[in-house]
Amino acid sequence: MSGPQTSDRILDAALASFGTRGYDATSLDALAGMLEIRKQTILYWFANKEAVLAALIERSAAELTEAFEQGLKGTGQGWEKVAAVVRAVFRLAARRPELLGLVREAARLGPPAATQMITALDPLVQRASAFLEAEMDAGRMRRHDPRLLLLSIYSTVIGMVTEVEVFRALGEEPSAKSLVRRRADVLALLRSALMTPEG
Amino acid sequence: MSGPQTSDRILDAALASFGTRGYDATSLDALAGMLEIRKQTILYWFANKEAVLAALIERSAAELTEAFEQGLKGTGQGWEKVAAVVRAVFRLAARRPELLGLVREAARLGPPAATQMITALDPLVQRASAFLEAEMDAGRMRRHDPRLLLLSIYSTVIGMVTEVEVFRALGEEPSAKSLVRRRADVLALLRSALMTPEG
DNA sequence: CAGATTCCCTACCAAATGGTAGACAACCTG
DNA sequence: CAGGTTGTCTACCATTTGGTAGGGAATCTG
Repeated sequence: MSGPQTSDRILDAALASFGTRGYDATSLDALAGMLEIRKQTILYWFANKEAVLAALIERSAAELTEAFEQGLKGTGQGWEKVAAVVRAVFRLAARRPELLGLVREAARLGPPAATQMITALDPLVQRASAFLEAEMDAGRMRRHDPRLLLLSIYSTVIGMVTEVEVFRALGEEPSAKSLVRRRADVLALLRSALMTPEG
Repeated sequence: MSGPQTSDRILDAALASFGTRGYDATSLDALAGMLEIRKQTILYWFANKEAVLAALIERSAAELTEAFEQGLKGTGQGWEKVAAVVRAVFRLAARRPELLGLVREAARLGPPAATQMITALDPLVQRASAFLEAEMDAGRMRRHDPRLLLLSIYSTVIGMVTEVEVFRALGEEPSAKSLVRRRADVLALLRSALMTPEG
């Protein structure tokens, strides 16, 4: 009964606000205000503000991992697989932009938040890294340092999905349509960057 | 005599701190502490904290513009020009990492800071956009939406240069050497992404 | 149904923060 | 050298913020 647990609702609100306004810019009072509860209720469920962030990162990393796995399930091979993952990320950007915003925010905040997020996502990174390396070994992809390549892809995609303000300034109102165009462009770019001409 | 003007020293400190720790996480007291002055001195030179940021963005945009022009001066053509600009950005990342950190921070903060930064850098964006379009028209580059392409390049490069934490977590201590490797990789990636096979 | 537990609340609090008011010394300038 | 200007400071202040202490209603449990 009684809808979702308070602690979950707190994390929902925290995700929305940390992922867009940022951690520092979100006070516990503001968070409580969004839920029409008192901040002391938040502090009943979480030891302190940092603990809210930590719990949020854990939950979000799990959700991200799941979304990725989703993108990998169908499993084509080679480029198709990369494209599937990128599409999964863009799908996520459309449905839950705050989630990717939080990844960025965590990276920005530095330890311990960044470390926690990256550690939680590490299995994903390992798999992706191994996959890229295998593709390169098989000659289906141009050779690069897989970790650097991964970082490039990460930078590009998360930027395209996250840099709302830059986008707006370039005269592109954020919308579903514009996101689709960005996705198409990123895919085209990555395709020509990664694939060998014959691939 | 007497070294640089106080207001300049304030902006120097603000750049160092806003560009790394972030705007919210930098108090006027902390800023003053770095310079061994009182915060009231800062408020003598700048109306308020926001005004410090505004002045800093203005100064930094000018410096960025200059660095870019530098990278464009020698003027090869086509890919060489893109590479020259990317190299200029990486040179900047080595010498003045906070400057690129500030760009990112401004974009993150949203209006008015983001608007101001983007407006100040607009001439650069226009030039770059026009250049890319011309290259495409001349068939020396794969065709993309120039603005989206620019945003991709921006995302990739600023990420590679800025995502210190992600980098550290990938086991790469930030260092001059690692920056050079990242530069090489970004260049290789962009080259294969942008150039037509015969170009 | 007595007693413990769960959950949210009111009432505070100390520290930090952005900002105001105004003193005061050093330096120009007539 | 008198009087203003410049640049920094001390003294405050209101607000916000993360956090503590503890009360009380509802619910669970023996």
